[in-house]
Amino acid sequence: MDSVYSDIDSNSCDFFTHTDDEESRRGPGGQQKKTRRRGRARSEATVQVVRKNRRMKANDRERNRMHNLNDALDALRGVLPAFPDETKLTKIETLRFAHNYIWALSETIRIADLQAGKGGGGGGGDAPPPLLLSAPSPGSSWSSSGSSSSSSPAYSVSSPGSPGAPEDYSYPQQDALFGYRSFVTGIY
DNA sequence: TAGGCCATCTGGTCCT
DNA sequence: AGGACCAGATGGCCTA
Repeated sequence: MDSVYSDIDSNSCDFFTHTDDEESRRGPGGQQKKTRRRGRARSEATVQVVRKNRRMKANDRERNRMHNLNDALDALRGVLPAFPDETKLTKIETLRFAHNYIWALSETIRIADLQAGKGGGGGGGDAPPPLLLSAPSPGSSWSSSGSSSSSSPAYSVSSPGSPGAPEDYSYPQQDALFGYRSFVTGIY
């Protein structure tokens, strides 16, 4: 545990001010003495510099990697329905919302297929499929235990075949929010 | 002020 | 060997 701090003290604190001093100190050409080069004999300072450079490069890559991840998350936010309050979804909210949203869309398709097969151009066949944006119903239990890797979300939803309330098919009214974000993302 | 969210650093592990 | 990925730690910022 303490290794982190000892390393930070000795290394990372001067990460931002590090200017390869040790390397430049050697002067251009690095021709000091005619020391015989014994294979892989590196001075302590050189080892430190190499280690620092490697760390800095790794930090840079890690930063870029996280930026890419955030860009992808932003792109995902872009294709998800906007929230009424226009506040940016957090990372976990975005992922859960996307999960619910995909599930709701697939349910919509499934129901539409069901109705198309059943009606066959009959009376109610022209009704558009319901917009199931509110996948997890407020009363449903959302399990955040991560056991949602099954084919459907872990929470129990009101049966798509017999929707409980008409508001299940539309955006909830803002004043009716007990928390629209939590409602949609499943975070309570 | 506590708690949530986030960015960053860091060391370890796995992969190419 | 070097890069990608991951998880833990830490500090900053913001909000209730």
